[in-house]
Amino acid sequence: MSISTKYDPAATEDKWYSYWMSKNFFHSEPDEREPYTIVIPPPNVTGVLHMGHMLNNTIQDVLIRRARMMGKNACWVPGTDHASIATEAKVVAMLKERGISKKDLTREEFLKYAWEWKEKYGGIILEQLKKLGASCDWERTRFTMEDDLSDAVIDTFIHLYKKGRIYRGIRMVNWDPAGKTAVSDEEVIRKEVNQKLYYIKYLVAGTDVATPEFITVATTRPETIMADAAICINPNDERYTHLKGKSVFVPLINREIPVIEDEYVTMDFGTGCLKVTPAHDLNDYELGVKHKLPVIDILNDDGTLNELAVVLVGEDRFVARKKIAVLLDEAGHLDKVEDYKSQVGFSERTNAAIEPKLSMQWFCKMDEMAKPALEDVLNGDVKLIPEKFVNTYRHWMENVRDWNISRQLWWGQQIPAWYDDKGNWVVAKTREEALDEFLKVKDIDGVFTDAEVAGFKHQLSPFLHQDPDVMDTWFSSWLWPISVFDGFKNPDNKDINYYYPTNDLVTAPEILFFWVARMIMAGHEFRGQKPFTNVYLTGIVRDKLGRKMSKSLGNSPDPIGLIEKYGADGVRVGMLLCSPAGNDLMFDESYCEQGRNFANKIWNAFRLVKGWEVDDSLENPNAQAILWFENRFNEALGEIQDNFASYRLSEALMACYKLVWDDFCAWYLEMVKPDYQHPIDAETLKVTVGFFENILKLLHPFMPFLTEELWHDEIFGHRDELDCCIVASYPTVGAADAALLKEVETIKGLVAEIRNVRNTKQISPKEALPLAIKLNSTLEYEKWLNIVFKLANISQVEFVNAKIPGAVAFMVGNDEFFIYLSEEIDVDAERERLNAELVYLQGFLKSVDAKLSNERFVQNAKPEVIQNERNKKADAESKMKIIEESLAALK
RNA sequence: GGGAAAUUAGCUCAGCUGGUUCAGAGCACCUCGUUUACACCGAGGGGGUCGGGGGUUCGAACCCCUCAUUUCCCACCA
Repeated sequence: MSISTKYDPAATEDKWYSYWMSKNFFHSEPDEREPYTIVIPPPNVTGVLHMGHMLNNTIQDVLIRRARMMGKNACWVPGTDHASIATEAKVVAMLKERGISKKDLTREEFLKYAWEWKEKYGGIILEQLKKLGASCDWERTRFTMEDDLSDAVIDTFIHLYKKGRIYRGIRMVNWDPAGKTAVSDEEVIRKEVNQKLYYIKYLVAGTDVATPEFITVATTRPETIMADAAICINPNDERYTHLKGKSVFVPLINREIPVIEDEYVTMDFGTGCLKVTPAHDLNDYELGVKHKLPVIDILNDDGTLNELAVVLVGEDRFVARKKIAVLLDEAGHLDKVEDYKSQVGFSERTNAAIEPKLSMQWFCKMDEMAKPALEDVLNGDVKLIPEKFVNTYRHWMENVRDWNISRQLWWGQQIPAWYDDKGNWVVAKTREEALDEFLKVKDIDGVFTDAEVAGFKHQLSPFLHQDPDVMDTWFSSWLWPISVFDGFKNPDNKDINYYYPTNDLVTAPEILFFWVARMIMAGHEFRGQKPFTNVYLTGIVRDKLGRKMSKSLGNSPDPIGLIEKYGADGVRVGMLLCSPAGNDLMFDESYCEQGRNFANKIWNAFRLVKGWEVDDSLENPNAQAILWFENRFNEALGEIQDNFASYRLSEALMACYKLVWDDFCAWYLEMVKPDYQHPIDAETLKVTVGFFENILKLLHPFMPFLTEELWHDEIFGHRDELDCCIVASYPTVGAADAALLKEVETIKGLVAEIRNVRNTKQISPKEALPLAIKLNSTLEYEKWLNIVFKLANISQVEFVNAKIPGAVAFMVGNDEFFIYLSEEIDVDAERERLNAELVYLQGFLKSVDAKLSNERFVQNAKPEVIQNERNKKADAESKMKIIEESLAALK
């Protein structure tokens, strides 16, 4: 045979992907069929494929391909996210390499570079998805910063502003002094750091100069004492009762600050006294607000001390920390220094220690919008899979905090707020509209003449400037399920009406709040309807040591390299084999190897069938085998469908795997396989090819390339050019005869026993053995003898009424079997074996009897459970009887 | 510190309403086999006190309590 014994993915994958594209199979247009829609979680436009994407997109592709085959109008919308922070960081780094600093560029110049970068690297990731086999509707590819989507972002901002949902406010942000920008909480990496705890003595006001009284405060940040606004004690702390209402002096600068009381202070930490520094600590800020303390910010944007610090002005905060310790010591204000470990936040990008910093930000109110979004999940309109995330989701939604939507970046949608020279501001989409808004404020009654209006605008215009900040990337991604279908610009277009709400969303649990929850909110706010029905939350891909895969650890395999090594189908199978829904998966390349082996197994099964020559004169001897496999297929298909219905994808795959490898290859094909170099009958071949075709359909969602390759082989007959596996109709579940299937399990048990005899007696598989059956049950072995002959290499079968002395004996169910061998059997060993079995059965019977003689069991248990125990008892008893007879016969 | 979850074979995991010979699967491992689709293979096999302890029940991997370990989320004590 000329076909290779190995499946070669490289020779098939690109070929079929292009073919599918050329026939437009991925494209969807609204029609009369039921839609099945997934919107991709848009990857970062300049990102590259990592293992998380592989998992995520494999799952989506499996779902979409299956839906397509089930006759639904399947639409998988791809796209990318502009990812402001990540992309801007990359562009800044690229510019730095070219010797260009961002601060030397205008906004327009910078954005020009950014767009160039996006054009160059954007979309690499989408090309990589194609290698994986992702059947996205590429004609629908969207980008969160393209014009329509940006318009939607600006419009929704204005809409929410007008509704009173968006406001400006001061907030403590995570300031990155190296990047000179605020970063989001997600981009702050907390690490435990060895620090020092400085005990600083503050002089209490009004105490005698001769016997000065001090109050000692423990802090890790002595350089911020110049920003102190108060000292706080716990009102229940008896040690400090005498200080209530007093004030103290900040060391070195001798500024007087009050002693305040708040139960926030932990009495048994440090000295039980807390220095309150509203400008440089979040908790202190909140305390400051509560107690109406002044905010004194002593740091510049780059982390150096400013004039308000009075001392050490211009020094970096860490240098200042060391120096001030010396100054304090010299001034007699340093009591002691202890080693101390604590968590410090670092910027993910610059690795600089994060500085809490107060700044003016834009916020979006969440409480109103959170309500319907919470309800959707609680009442099951939106299902989270696995369900365990519902708790977490509820907890977050019930404690939702307002959303800081501004970012001090340039790459993104610029906030549509406009300021005049006096700091007044309006929200408007364009400069023109902003002028009108300002006019409205000025000319409340609308009495201005045209000339006055023109004059006002002319005067204002030079001073009018737009807010430099952009919006948080999530503020565009939360619109994604609507915006990809143009649901903002044309809210009544046929796409959005047809595809929305979408069906399934596949994403990572870590963005359940940032993205999923907000999409549900946006769905209700802008569409009056949830955006999707099912949310499948995948796990985090970890290495086999349980570590998260990351570039810095270098423990992440290159996905494209894996595809080249194992084939896309192999990798897809490998990803799914180790990925229960919602649990992290411990990825190991060996799973891909298993996937590749599976592909090869299918390939070779195909080679076998393809190699069969037909002899039309032959009768079909395989009716029973065919009947069995039909039923087995239906049984397995039922399981597979159940697994899909509950999103147990790895189990669905495993069911397919076992159906193909065990049932089809190991049993069915061996049952019907003609003898070496003998032809097969036409009927068996036809039926087998039909089975194979159904198997290809079942496997297609998991292994699209291999199945499509085989689908087009001539053994399946002529196919026209649109007759492809990708659009073949998925098999439907037929009846499975449970009794028949059970019978075959017994026959398989018999075959296994005979093989076992061969194995233990070291008999060659080529030597045909005579089999005798002493029938105690009603099973009709005659029907299956052909199969037993073939699979166990039996020379003859004889039904007997008595045990055959000196033969090897074994039982399957309650039937006894004998194989007479020329050599003598080892009577002692046989007796031992039978005795052991008898002992086991005696124990078993004892436990069953114990149950049945327990009155409370008989009273309480369900009737079928009791009946079952009775059956077990009868079964065991008859088996024991047979064994006892056998033992007797041995003597 | 608050909340959630997990713990079953060497590994990754099923075990859905407490009850069938219920202790399972795949991989790995061991033995045998290069026979005719496939050694990326076949046949056979070993392997677990269901994290520990207690309880409820006629009956517990499953329900309750408790301890241990791990993971995640939230907040982070200066």
